[in-house]
Amino acid sequence: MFTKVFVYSLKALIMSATGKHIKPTESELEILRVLWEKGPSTVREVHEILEQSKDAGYTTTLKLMQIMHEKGLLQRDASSKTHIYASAVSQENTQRQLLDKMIDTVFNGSASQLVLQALGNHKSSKEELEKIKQYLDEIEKQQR
Amino acid sequence: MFTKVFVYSLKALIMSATGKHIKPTESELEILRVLWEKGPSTVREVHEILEQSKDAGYTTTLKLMQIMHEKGLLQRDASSKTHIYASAVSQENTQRQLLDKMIDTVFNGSASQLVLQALGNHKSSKEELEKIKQYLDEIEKQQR
DNA sequence: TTTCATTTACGAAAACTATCGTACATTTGT
DNA sequence: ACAAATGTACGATAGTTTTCGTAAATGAAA
Repeated sequence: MFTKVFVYSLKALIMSATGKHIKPTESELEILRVLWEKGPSTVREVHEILEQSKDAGYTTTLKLMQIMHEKGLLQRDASSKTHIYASAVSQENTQRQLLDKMIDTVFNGSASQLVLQALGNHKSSKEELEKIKQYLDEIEKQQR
Repeated sequence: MFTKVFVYSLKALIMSATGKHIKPTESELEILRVLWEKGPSTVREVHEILEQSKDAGYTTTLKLMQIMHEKGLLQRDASSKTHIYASAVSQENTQRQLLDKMIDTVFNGSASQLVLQALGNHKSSKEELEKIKQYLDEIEKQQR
């Protein structure tokens, strides 16, 4: 009995070995989001979700996902005719990298400046705010 | 006596009238950052700062700034030979837009998820943390 | 087995970004 | 007044991203 095998492309392996960082484009991010939420999926499954919010053909999504596999953003199981793709990068890792870059290039390196903006313009629930405050307390403790 | 007149390009006016949103590229953001900090400047002034951290010729910076003016990202005073450019978009506005998009596309719409990430990965000073806590208190008060 | 539907693969066009060389215009110094 | 310096304008090119048409492969159905 065989288990499904997700493979990385050669290019992907080389890149991860050299510790390169992830820089998905806008469209790539849309695909990653679908895969992060739904888990491993076919091109068609991903496409059907993207279709709801954007206007592009099936082959466009396919091509994008193929390229992403080349780049190492996606793994795929090609053992059956219909390939199954999965994200090869963690959501958290990607989030952190993009966030770091944004703090750097948009907020002059000040994370708290970003935080204030983020909190000011988005209604956060009471629970979320509490969570953040607790977190702040922890950080302060550690600093002592 | 004349005062300096900064002009928007026609394209810029049309775009701002239709309420389009700002989406500067990486390079454009670098230029905006310089102008936000230094205020209205010549191409040369901007270029000399960019030169320190990146490797591109003068005409490259010039072209970029011309394009940005076309797009409405920059205003310019062309009354003297040496044009003087200024940002046509506020830093705060731009920050908020880019941040909103990031929350949307990268953090599934959860601002506080982003906040936790931001605080976790960047050492913030005690004062900054205090500021954030005060801010949180204010928000909570308003919610009651 | 032949046909039909689905899927992948390939290539190429269109749009956008970044870069720079060169030409032209305008000051400025001599 | 005129040459040198400085600046802008104008392509042109290379790279990347997004898009899609068409062909080839594969599996299912009749």
